[in-house]
Amino acid sequence: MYLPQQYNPSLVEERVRNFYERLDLNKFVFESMEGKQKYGFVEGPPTLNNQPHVGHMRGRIMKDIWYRYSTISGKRVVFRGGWDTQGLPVELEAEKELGLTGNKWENLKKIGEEKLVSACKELVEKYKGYWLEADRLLGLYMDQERAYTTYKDSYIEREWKYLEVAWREGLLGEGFKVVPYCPSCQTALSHAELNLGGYEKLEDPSLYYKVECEDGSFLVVWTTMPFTVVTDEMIGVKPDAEYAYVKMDGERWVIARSRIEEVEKETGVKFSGVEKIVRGKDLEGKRYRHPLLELIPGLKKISAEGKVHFVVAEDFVDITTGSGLVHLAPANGEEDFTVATRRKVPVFAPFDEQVRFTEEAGYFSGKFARDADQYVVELLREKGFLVHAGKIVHDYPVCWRSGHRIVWLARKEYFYWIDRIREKLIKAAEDVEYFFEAPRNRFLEFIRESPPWCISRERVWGTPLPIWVCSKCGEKNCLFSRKEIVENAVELPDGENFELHRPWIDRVVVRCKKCGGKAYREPFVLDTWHNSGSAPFASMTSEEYEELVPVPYLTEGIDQTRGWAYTLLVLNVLMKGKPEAPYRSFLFQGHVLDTQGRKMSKSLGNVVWALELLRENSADLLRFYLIWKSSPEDALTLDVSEMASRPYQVLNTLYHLHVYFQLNSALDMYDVRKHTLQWAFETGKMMAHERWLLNKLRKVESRVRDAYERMRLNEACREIERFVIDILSQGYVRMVRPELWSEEAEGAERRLVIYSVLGEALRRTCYLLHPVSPFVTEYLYQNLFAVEPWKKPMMVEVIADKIIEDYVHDEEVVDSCLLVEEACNMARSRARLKRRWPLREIHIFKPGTSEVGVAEYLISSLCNVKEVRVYNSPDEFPANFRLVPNAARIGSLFKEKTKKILSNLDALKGKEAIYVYSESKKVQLNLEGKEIEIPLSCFDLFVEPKEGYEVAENSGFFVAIRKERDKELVAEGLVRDIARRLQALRKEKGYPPTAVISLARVYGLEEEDREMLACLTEKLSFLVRAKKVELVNEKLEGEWKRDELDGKEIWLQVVM
RNA sequence: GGGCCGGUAGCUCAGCUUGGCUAGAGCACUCGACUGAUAAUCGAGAGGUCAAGGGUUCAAAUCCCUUCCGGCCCA
Repeated sequence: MYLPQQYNPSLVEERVRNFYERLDLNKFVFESMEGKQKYGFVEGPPTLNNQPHVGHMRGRIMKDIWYRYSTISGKRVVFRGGWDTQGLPVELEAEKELGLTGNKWENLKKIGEEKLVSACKELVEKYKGYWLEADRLLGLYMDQERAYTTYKDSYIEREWKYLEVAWREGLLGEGFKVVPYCPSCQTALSHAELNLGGYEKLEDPSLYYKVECEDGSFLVVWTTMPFTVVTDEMIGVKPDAEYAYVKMDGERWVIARSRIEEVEKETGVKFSGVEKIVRGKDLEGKRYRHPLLELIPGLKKISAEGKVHFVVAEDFVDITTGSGLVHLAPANGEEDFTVATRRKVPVFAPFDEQVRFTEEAGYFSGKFARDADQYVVELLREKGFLVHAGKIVHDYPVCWRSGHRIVWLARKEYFYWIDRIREKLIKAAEDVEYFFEAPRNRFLEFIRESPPWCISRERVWGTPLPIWVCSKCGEKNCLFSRKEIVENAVELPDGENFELHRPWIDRVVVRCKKCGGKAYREPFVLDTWHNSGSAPFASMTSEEYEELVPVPYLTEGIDQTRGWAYTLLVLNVLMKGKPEAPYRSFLFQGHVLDTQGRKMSKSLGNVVWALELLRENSADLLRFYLIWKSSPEDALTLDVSEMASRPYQVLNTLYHLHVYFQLNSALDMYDVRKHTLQWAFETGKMMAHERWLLNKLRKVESRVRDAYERMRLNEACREIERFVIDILSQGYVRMVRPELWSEEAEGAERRLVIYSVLGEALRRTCYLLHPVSPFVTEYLYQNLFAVEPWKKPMMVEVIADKIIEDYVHDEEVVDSCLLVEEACNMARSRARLKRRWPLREIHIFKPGTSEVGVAEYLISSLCNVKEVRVYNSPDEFPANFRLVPNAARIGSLFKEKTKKILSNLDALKGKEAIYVYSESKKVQLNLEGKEIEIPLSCFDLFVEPKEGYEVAENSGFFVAIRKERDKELVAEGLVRDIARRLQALRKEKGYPPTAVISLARVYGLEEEDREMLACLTEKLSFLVRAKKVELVNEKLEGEWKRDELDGKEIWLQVVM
């Protein structure tokens, strides 16, 4: 089929989409590669809580490029979809849709958890539709029939296998974690939720109190949360800061030196002099007595064991607020908790579910934590330890639902003790290819930290933790499959096939394996990262997992460094028990930013949605643009208008090269099966510029393949761009155009040689570009090169393309010709000689080489000259050379000697100059008895043409043209000037390029010109494809077009 | 608050590892050339305090320090 003369991306893409969909591309490809080795892939599942935006598209393109490139390279890829469907983002979105605000658990009691769960499922289905449509438009054809969905029971059961292995290995257990907690909603918040609520200016107590130290001094401590005194375990100081022992009513108080004045001002106390100054680290280890110890039996117990109540020097301590000493309550502060964990200090967390103190807290037992503030202050006052109780207004986080202030609380949670397998994690991560240095380092750094992973969450919509705790003996009954649960169940209200989600699973009661008592499920769900990170094992069968994992390549956004990439690695090492990541390479992609370089966010309203973008733009173009513009690891600032410039030009030019090829080759009965490269070689009619093109093709292929393999995807695009524009469009086609213009039978074989070479280059270019822009390349391929068009996608038509032979010599020769051509054009433009005008002579000289390798036939045609003369020495070259000293550059180098040097240094002329220049010699100068060397950079080379010539230089080639034009040359130039104008007119009239018109007329030429042209009308008819050309001296009937030729008016007429 | 990446022509980006070429390319602009595949191409011109300041050096876009701005991650 003939290609439309216009490149219409939407038609092209719709045609190819239909083809792919009818074929069922993914399935077709997979089945037709039967027998080839299989390679796995795991889709980094998009969270279905929103529609996809352009950043997602960039990532999906990078997946598809890998898929298509691998397939073309003969790999059979298991390329399945996957959807992340659980977790907080979905749950929150569903709550919003249900219109729930305020206390979450009360809401759920009212409407029932079932309702929330079904809202989550509906939500997920809705957004999945958007994603599938975006993929369709984009051209990403994953196997969606076998896609995994993370909330399905079958997936959850396999996810539990990770827990089973961890439990068996002793890597799963209970521990404390300090979480932000809303006392009103009675739920823990994630850090993301914390940001949702934001910070408000709130008033809190500003409590200064003192504790007695073992050396008899008193440490002055500051806190804004008095209730945390109940859980106080340590006092922190900054190691390098100075602390002062100050006198106070006969006592010695310790306070940060820099805070003395502030504290006096704030508390109203007056110190009477500094006794001594010590460093914070000098205080490390000093024991102190907790002022309320007698009232708190739990704390008293661990204090008596010597495990708590001493000073610790820690960098995070802030000496710009309070007294510069802070008390640490590991149960109520993240940093405090970290310190306690690191120092192996037990955590005293006497709280119940409602955040009320338990019996361990003695006096405070039964009080809600924050309500204890006032009691603490009063007790400290009574016992004489209160220094000052004031107020402070500061930024404090509040709950995004209730607006209530957040407290930090140590909660019992479930952990993977991955710090115990850290060495394996590091080893596994080090063996992965990341393509770029920065992401690799960032990832490894994070893994080196790898703290225990808290996998439990207090939510509804997630994979439930399958642990039932006995109400009698406290035994943990771990049941890692439905079968086990059912077998051990004593209450199964929803039957054996209950859904593996809350609330159904919560209703299952099992018999304790140890004591036979009733065991109830721990009401946790798993961290959603556990859910998606389980994908390799959970989305495949065990056989597939063994065969395909580790998969060769995965890619996700850079934000997944601590997300999916991390949990995939951890879980796989856990599962395998050996240092092996589930991927051999991982590409971290940079994000897409808006036109101003800001990140896209809903609040800024600058999110570019994928569907809008894809409905309004060409997918090929979008794909090419997003890949071409910047390196995969870098952020990309999106500017849709940029797509229409260079990227469009590349695709458009590629398309039109095919149009040109198809139109012309058809005239000579070109046959893709017959006129192969091999055939062309055998004709013996191949010339230097064909071999030049083949060598360029050979190089671009190897560079592009290398770039794809190293994920230098933008570089691959740039290589293709250069090849299409510079080499094919501007290079080869321009060189062969004159030859292809003729339709004479005798040149047919030579023309077919050209078509075979050009066709080979175009076909192979389509392959190279296919991974990036699949539609247009498929379209061109099917229309021009497929043996059976529209039967098989080009991906599987892997023609074992032979590596093209090396033609370095021809490449150099033709490259040289192009340099000469450029120089010639410079000279022409200086001499005001149009390129259309033929010239008598061109002289070429390249200093420094004994043989100038150029193809004279090509020079003659490229430069439009009759005679080509090449010289090995400057003797006969019609120009003079001079090396003239450049005062400025000599000055910067020789400073005060400059004047003397200049007066002694003459311009070098002629042969001598060119000799020095071409050999890159330094110029020797004897200055006051001293030999000094003046580098070549201090000279400018001037070339002066001899009379009647113009000269120019380009990359070492000197080119001179003879300016004089005799009558014959003038006439030929005139013919081409006129031909050009007639051609323009033909095009204007819409005549097809290959049609032969019946008549062309020119009126308005001067008598002299007409005579001159009389014998050249045949040539003119050839150039404009007209049966007859008439140069008339009166304006006859018909439609005429006025034009201009070198300032003179002429009139043209063409008749079909 | 900590860590990492970036800031070079009106726009998009190379160059920085290993200091020294007259700081480059594409797009856009002006002039000229070329063009029956093309919104292609070529030449000339214009356009730069290389984010700012300081330091090292004979010499800094490049190395070091500080600051500012943007992005990402962690807290």
